Amino acid sequence: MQEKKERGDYKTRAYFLIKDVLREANGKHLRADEVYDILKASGERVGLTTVYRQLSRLTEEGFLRRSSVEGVGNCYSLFGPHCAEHYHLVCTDCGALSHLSCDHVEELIHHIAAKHGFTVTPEKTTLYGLCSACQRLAKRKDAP
Amino acid sequence: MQEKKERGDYKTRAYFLIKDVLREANGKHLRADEVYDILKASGERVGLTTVYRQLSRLTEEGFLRRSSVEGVGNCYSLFGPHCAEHYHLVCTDCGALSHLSCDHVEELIHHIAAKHGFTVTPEKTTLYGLCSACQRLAKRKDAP
DNA sequence: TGTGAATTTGAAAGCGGTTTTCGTTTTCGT
DNA sequence: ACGAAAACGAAAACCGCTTTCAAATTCACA
Repeated sequence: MQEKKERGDYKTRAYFLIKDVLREANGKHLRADEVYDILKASGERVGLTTVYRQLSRLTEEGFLRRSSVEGVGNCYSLFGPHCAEHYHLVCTDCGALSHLSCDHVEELIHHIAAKHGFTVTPEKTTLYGLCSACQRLAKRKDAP
Repeated sequence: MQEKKERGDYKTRAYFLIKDVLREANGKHLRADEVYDILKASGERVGLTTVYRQLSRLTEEGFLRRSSVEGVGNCYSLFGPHCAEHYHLVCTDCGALSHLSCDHVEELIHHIAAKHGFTVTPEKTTLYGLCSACQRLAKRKDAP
């Protein structure tokens, strides 16, 4: 009565290859097609379908973190110990992605949980706005 | 030298119909296909393509606010005076969407701008997590 | 009010990212 | 090394959205 039939019963070639690609990406965010291209470039023949499947599997296993970035799509990165409490900042102008770890954010999250009854999940949350570089550009255009 | 050729030169039937649907939605978020269905239900024949186009136009005009919600897609709602500073909370469990207007958030946004150089755009940002109802459910499952 | 040029419409085709399908190949317990 | 279970991968399906283009609508101005 305890059969899962889920997925992830066999450790396959593709599984290890894709895990390695993300380990070597060193925290960088990669899309499925980028992982596919990296494998192809290194001479490995792995289908795109399989890349999608293994990325999902590795995410379910907690090895990867999936982030949906507007205008970019789903990205995957190593789920490090610091990941649970960091937030993504994405510049809507240049698309730059950066990470935010900050006590003030933690405090706010606690406040929202305590006073508004909502528990924010950091790894699923992305703040959109303008990075410093694009702010400067925008200002320059305002008053030329 | 000042011709725009953009869009929105003509005020059409579809334009008014769709504007009304969103006015009557009273702040509720609607997807393009929902707007389409509402129109169809009320006997109006407007193509889905046109719905997409008019929703974009109304958003550019500042009449609507477009929010991309993960797993749901783009939603549109009236852009009220309170919209500029409110954030969206989406429960990843039940999909419930709520609004958050809170001074603590404003403070954090200022802090991020001042200390991290990033200007967050409220209307583009959604916080994901668990609403109070789903938190209770989750707890009940943990210790049954 | 009518006319015609500019704009909008909408059905169908296209598109990009992702999932499903299904026959073939790989994995792994025995 | 056998065979059942699982994973593979190419192709097709899907999904939400955009583009295309001939036909219909809008609106300025005659």
